[in-house]
Amino acid sequence: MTTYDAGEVTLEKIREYVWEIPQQGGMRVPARVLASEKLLDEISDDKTLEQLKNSAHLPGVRKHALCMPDGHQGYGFPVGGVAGIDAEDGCISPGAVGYDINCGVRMLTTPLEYDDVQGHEEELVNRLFEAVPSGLGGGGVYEGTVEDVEAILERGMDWALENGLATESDLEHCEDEGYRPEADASAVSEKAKNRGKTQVGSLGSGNHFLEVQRVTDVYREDVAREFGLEPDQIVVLIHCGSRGLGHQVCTDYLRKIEQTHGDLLAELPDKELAAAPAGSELADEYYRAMCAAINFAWTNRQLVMDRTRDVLTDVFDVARTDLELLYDVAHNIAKKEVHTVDGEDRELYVHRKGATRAFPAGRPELPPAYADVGQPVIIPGSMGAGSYVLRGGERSMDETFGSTAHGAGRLMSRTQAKQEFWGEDVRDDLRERQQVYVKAQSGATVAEEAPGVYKDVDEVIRVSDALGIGERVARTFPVCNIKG
DNA sequence: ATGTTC
Repeated sequence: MTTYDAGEVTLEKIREYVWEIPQQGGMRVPARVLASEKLLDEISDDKTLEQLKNSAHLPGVRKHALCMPDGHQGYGFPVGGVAGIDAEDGCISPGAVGYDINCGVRMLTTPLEYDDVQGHEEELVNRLFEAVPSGLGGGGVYEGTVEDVEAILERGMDWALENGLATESDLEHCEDEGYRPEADASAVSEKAKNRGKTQVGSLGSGNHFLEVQRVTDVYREDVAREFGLEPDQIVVLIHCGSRGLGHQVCTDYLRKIEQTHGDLLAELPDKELAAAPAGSELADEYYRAMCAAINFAWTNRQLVMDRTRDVLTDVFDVARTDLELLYDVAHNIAKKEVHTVDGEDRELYVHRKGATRAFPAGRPELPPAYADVGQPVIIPGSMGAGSYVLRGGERSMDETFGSTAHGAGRLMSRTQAKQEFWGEDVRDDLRERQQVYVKAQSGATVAEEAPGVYKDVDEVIRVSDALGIGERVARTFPVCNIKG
C-alpha cells in the first residue's frame, strides 16, 4: 500500500489520483482527496486535510467526504470540498456551502475572433470597467427597493426575464434554469436585503472578475461544436456571487444554528462546521434562505452579462442575439439531489463549496442543448494561465456526487500575496509579457490575484480529466480583465 | 468572499 505522509494525517493511495484518509475517531465515513502528488504537496502543511477529516464527522455524511484537486483550506470546510449528506437523517451546514452563496461562473460566446479585438483592448477594457460596477460596497446595474430584492430572491432569473434583462434562451442555459423554487424571501433578514438592494449587477472584489478571453485550444472537437466553441473565438467569462446579501445570510444562519443546535455542535470537532439537523425548522429555513441567495446571485450575473452585451454591441459589429450564454454554473451551494448510496437511491443535501456540478450526458437535470453531450463545466484559472471549459464526466456520479473542481485553487493567503506582489507590477508584467489588459479598482486586489498566487490549473484539470469526472473540452486565455 | 474585525 502506497501512503502519503502529511504530518498529522496519513493518506492511503486507492488508485491513481485517489487518496483516502481511513475512517478513524469520530469520522462517520472515510475522506478522499482527488489529487496528484504535486497537488497533495501544496495542501500537506495547512488545515485543508484536517478540515476534510472534520467534515467526515457531520451526521448523515454518505460514502466519503471529498476534496477536489484544487482544494485548499476554508472556513471550517475546505474550499474544493464536496459532502453528500442525507436529507432525512443528516444535516445541512452553512460553512460547507460558503459565505459567498452561489458564487459561480458563466461564459458568454461571441462570433468575434481574436483579430477583431486586437488593437481595441484598451477601449474594450475601459468601456467594460465603466459599464460594470465593481469593488466593495454598493453600486449595481439595478438599484431598487427591498420589495424588488424580494422579487429577485423568490424568482431569480425569471425576474430578469420579466424585466427585459434576460431572454428565454439565457434561462435555458443556466444551472437550475437560473431559479430555485424553494426560495423564500421571508427567510432572508432585512439587513441582508438592505445590503443587497444596491448590489444587483455588480462584480464585487476579491477573486471576482469579468474577463474577455480567446479560445486557444480545443481538446474534444465534437463537444466544443455542441458548446459553440472554436479556436481563436472571443468569449467572456463572468465570475461573481451574491455579494453582501449572501454573506449576511451565511452570517445570520451560522449564528442561529450555533445558538439553537449546540448539542450537535458539541459533537463536531470545529465550531465553524455548525450544522442544523435535517428535518429541523432551522435546516428548512436556512435551505429556503440559501435558495433565495442563490436566485439573487444568478440575477446578479445576468445583469452583469446584460451590460456586457451593451458594450460588445456598441464597440463591435455584432448583434445582441449573437452573444449567447454558453452556461452558468454555481460553485458554492447545497442542493437536494438523489444519488445512489449502497445501491439505494437517497435524497442528499449535496454540499459543493468551491466545487462545480459536473453531470454527464443523460442526466435529466441537463437542458435539452446538452442532454446528449454532458453539462458544460466552466473553470476559471488565473490571469496568467487561462481557464478551461470541461464537460461533466461519466465517472462523476460514482466518484464525486456529480462534481469536479472550480478553479486553480489558491497557493497562499491574500495577506501573503500582498507581501509577495505589487499590483502595478503584476498589471504591467501581464500587459508587456502576455498582452493581457487588466483594469481594477484597487492595486491590492491585483496583487491578491497575481497568477503566482494560484496552483497550476493545467495540473488540476489533468487530474479531473484523468479521473473522468470533468473532461477537457477547450482552453481559453485572457485578452482583458476587469475586477474590484 | 465580505460595508476587508464578532
